[in-house]
Amino acid sequence: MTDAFNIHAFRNVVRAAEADLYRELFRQHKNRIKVKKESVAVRNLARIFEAALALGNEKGFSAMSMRDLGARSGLSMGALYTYFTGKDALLDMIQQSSLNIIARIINDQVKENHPAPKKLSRAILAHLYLSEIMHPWFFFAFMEAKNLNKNARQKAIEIELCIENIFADIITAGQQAGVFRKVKSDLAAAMIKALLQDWYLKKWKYESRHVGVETYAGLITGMVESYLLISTET
Amino acid sequence: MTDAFNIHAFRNVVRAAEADLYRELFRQHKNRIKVKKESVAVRNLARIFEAALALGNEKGFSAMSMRDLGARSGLSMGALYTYFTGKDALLDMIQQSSLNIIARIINDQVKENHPAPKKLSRAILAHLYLSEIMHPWFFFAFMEAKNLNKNARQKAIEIELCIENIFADIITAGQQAGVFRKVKSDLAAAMIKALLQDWYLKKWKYESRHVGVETYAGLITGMVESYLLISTET
DNA sequence: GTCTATATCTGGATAGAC
DNA sequence: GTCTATCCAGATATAGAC
Repeated sequence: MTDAFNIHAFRNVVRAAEADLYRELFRQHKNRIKVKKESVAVRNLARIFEAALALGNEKGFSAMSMRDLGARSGLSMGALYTYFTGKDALLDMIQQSSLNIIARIINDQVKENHPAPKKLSRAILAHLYLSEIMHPWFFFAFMEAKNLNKNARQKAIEIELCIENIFADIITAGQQAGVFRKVKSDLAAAMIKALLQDWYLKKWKYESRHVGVETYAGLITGMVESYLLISTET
Repeated sequence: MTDAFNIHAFRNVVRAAEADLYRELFRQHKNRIKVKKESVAVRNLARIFEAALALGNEKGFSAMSMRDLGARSGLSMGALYTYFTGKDALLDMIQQSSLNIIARIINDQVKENHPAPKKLSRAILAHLYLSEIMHPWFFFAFMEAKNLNKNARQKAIEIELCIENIFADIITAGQQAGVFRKVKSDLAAAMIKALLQDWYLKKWKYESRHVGVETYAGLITGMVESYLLISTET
């Protein structure tokens, strides 16, 4: 709940959440993971996830071999298998973790009370910053979603909709307050989400045009406000 | 150049283009393809592509085995290999074909001269309809782009930008004609493209909400026009 | 806890019959 | 033109040394 609305302060929030993530992950799978020392396990889990995200995003998770993963993470194949039961399980763990960490941070960031337009632009900023800092996680979560088992895919959809609802609720509130036009709020939210998503799916494009995250935030906010705000004749 | 601005008429344009596609593909690889009879080759190429798109979109191209592909297309593994030299080559062929057919049809559809706002909404409609009809192609082209070799990936980027330029040019023209606000036209185009893309990347979402392609077209057009049009005080 | 070596299997590719 | 049978590289996963 720190007022972290520049990307640098935000970065610390994320770093802390990431550290928590691996600790929780270890405790959650404690019974199965053969390694007993938390500090060791947490360090290796971090290495494994980092390597898996990088390789998965480069050539696709299913094209990544366990040898690749071992080489990149600095662990032997034997060691890898002490942390998860198989490649499928690893995929599930990564996806679960991304969804959890993303949902948690976003929810944290929209708790404060503000007028709808400000709240909306804050939510947009929070999502953009987060996807910028956690780019590999966002990209992976989207690109590999279809390769999950049915349950996990269901959960991915739930969280996608949950995040979208955050935006829809803000829009609805603004409409009730009389500051937003009465468009369908769920569809407006879907469009905002589409714009947010482009930022992490087409990073290369914005980089090559030297468009930074703040600039992009301004663009989305501008477009969305011109669509939603009731024009007060100036 | 038929005035095909409802989706049904559009469907015929696409069907014809698809038939052409396989014929051209055969002629292009004639020297290498062992099958000599055009009618046979064209029929089988169509089956193979259809199966590969379906399987690739279900579980990812690299997770699709040649045995899967054989079963789904109704051809034996031996037969498959008379049409392409290997799995990589097949991926390249599919991607090349999608990009070609998409670029060609879109270009065809924006030749006519109209005032910028109308031209813009037509281009949006054309892109949406096309992605609706050729959904498997669009989805595949996007999701598998990162698995291509360097040359092919370069070409994919080129075509992405080429399509975006169509939108940017229309916006620039509208600005010069004094009907559009002077925002950066390349970034506005990128945002339109993001919205168009959501339609085929998140098809499940719009289906489950019973939002049809015409409704979605209206939404995008509405949002874009509220952003671009210079407000004429009514 | 981690490594190396190895068992086992999957899946791309081909040879040769029909 | 198409199929079946087979080869073999490379992948997952495990056993057992250290």
